[in-house]
Amino acid sequence: MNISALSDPATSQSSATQIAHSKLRDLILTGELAPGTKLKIDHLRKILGTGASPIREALSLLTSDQLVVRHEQRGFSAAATSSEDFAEILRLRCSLEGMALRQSMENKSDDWIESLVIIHHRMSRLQQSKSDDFEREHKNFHMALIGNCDSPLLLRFCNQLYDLNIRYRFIAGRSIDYKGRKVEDEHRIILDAVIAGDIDHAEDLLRSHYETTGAFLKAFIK
Amino acid sequence: MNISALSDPATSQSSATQIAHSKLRDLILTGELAPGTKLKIDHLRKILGTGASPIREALSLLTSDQLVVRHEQRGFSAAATSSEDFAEILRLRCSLEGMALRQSMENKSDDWIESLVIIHHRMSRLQQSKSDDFEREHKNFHMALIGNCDSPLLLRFCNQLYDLNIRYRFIAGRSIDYKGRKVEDEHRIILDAVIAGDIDHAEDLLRSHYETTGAFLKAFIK
DNA sequence: TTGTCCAATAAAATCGATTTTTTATTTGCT
DNA sequence: AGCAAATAAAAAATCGATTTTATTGGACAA
Repeated sequence: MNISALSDPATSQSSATQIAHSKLRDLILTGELAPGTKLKIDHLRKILGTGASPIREALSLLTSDQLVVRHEQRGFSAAATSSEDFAEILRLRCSLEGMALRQSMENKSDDWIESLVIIHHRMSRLQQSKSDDFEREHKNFHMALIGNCDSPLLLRFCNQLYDLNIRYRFIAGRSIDYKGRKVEDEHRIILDAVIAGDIDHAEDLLRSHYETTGAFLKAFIK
Repeated sequence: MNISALSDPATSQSSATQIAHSKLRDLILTGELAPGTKLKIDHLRKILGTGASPIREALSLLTSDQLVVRHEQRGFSAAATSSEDFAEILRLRCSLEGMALRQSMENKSDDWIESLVIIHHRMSRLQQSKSDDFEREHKNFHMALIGNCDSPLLLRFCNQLYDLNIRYRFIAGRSIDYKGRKVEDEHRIILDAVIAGDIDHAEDLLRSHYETTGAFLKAFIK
């Protein structure tokens, strides 16, 4: 499985550290490195075919993203999961992305709307396929919605939360079918509200999109 | 200057990486390593008296905290500062800490209130002295206000924002005198509102505390 | 049995040296 | 002079080996 496309784009990741970072992130997000797993440097070295230094650096980077936990003098482990954690991520996402969406819409511009339309189109084309491509476009869409807000830190937080959340999706199983969920419709009406410039409505829709998806996913967690 | 006390408490930081992390954080927060400065590994090695690996690891940790920027294949530098960045931090702090305070108060408990009273007392005792001790207690107080919320991720964000903000305070100069600012009074009335359980009022007070301080500091930035 | 001490093993952490990449400087050409 | 390529110097990145620390598995005594 390879969702490295979910990383920031334009990554001509040259350095060993970058590659290790991207691959480890991938392995953790998809659950191939299960929550709570001890991450032994030596083992990772074999898997990733690189030295200890880049791996330790990559793990350090992932630590601050909450995907890896650092245990002083006793190595690293993949961050644990729990239903409380899941619920918290959901709550925070609603709040922060809601906030970001408002700001994004307050800065509304034709260019932004047009890019949204394109990105939405690219996502729709792939229609809920469980492919990496869809995952990438789906993230693109959600990040683009809030991306017009003038707050890099807020965007960073949202990005981080997105990744933390997607891990639960993967762990619950990509197999799970969002049957009857009409996710595409939800995306569509959010986009429409954004285009219409109805801030309150758009925020409402976005939040309930997350809440519905979250409630749905919750059943599969733990 | 040593504000390592601002780090999480109970840090019997044994490993070289931890020490480097703490010291570098310190140097950057206080501005001894000025914003934008290139951070050459070799130079830091001499300063910190340790090898390259712990330093690179520490820098990687600081990267995700937004205090250090990583330039692929060309090293690290201390994060730049700007008035926009300062304004953003301020805005986000108001939103996120406001939110966290509400949640904190909704979970109100006698134990929490008592610990607040004690922490406030410890801070007051040091009364705006520009000492490291005061800085530590001041951070303790603000983190304790929101610390009763049941959201580790939110607390982490707030903690990070606190540090990003305090750097501006240090850079503006510890010398600056908050004359007429009556900061102690503001802390007092916030505490009172929290004790009284008046959520809306407390949030208002906290936010305007930050806004006032921010507006005041702004004059010294850039 | 149960617990404590000690050795043996495994793993983490770190160092010093090497390799790779970038940046600065010089050289040669039009 | 002005530019481009080549070289030299500096710095980053990485590796392999060493040191330190934690963990495991007895051996022994209460």
